[in-house]
Amino acid sequence: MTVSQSTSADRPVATRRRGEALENALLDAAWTELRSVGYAKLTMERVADRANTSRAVIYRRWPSRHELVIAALLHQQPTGGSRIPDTGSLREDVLTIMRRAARRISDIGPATVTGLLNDLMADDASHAIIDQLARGGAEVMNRALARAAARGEAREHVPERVARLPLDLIRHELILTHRAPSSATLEAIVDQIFLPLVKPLL
Amino acid sequence: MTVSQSTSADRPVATRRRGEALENALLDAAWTELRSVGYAKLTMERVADRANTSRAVIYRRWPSRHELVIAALLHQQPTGGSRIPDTGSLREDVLTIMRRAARRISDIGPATVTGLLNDLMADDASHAIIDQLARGGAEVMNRALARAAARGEAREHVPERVARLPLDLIRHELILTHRAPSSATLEAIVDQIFLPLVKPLL
DNA sequence: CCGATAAGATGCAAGCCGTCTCCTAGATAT
DNA sequence: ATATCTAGGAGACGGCTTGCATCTTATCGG
Repeated sequence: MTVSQSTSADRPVATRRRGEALENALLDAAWTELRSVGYAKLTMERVADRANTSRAVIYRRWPSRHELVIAALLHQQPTGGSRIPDTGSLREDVLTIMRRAARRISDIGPATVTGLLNDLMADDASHAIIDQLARGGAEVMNRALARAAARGEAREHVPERVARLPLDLIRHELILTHRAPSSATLEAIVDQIFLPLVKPLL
Repeated sequence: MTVSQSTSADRPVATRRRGEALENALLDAAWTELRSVGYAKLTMERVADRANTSRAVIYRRWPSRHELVIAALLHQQPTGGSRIPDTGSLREDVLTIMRRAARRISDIGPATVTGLLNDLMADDASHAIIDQLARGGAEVMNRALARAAARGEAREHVPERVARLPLDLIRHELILTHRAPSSATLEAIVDQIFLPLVKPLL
């Protein structure tokens, strides 16, 4: 009985985690921390504590807070899953894309998104992530535009800058308000700005 | 000899500053600190050191870093001085306004602007500053638009959202690139987006 | 069963924050 | 001029967070 150090009451903790299990625990901890206190107040210490481990374990994997958070986001909602909408109407397609973006933002937390954007831009190594994000957006919009053009709903050649416009404006709205844009805002962007710019000339 | 504490070699420092002189010194220190290390790395400690005083003196005046920085910006380049351009052409008027904004941003430092925006939005009390900034922008644009409408260069009623567009897009560009937008970017925004949206219908 | 590996605990120096307490310069009032 | 009062300046405080370095020890692969 004296040697019963490994059995139970001594450490109610599960056995030492490793590899993927540990990584998942860390990413989950980061994610819940993100949702509960937000990006600004998220610290390596809190995440480590929440995952019942130590900061060193985190630093072994991610060198900085924003890399950890990016990893947590990707882990939480993998980037796939976004089928391109095809409702038969350009307006609805674009609105769907925008609503999806707005939804994603409010899931993550507006303040988190802006804080993260800021930190990413300050880090040269992370610029890639940003314009990958921008490119992805333009991609989706171009699909919708191509189909609309085939239906005669939009002109053939729409400048990249115009195609990006709806998502860019969502981002801008986010920056200035720290809230995901309302449905009315989305519709205003589409009806007052986007559709007039891509409508066929005659 | 023992009592010679006040004469000279003891403290080469000028006499103790007060009121406005001290405040100017602090704001100047904040400004140069801003230019040399940027907003992210600006600390109360560094500013105090640079101004040869102590943090307490700063806190007596501004409760937070972003309030200090805002004060420093206003002190450095007072908000006036911006006469509304009237070149006789809407395109040139708008471009002038945009160039001015871009200029101002690169003077202050793009990273500083975005960091500041982020902190301001996180602080409920400072929201006012932001939409005062937005309103100011819309104001100027509306002036230019009104004159253009009188010349028949633009339609009569342009939605607020469209009027704000050029400046909003500058801001967005800033967020994503942390650099003041290039001249080519400004022209693209005007020619591909803004002018088509405000051009008279027929 | 035996290492190699990595988890986990802990300690450290550094930097910054925001507040507080002293002491005293200098402006103001009497 | 002397007393008084305000606010500058110096510094210490406890607190938090960061990265890194150490040490022990659980667990995996062979």
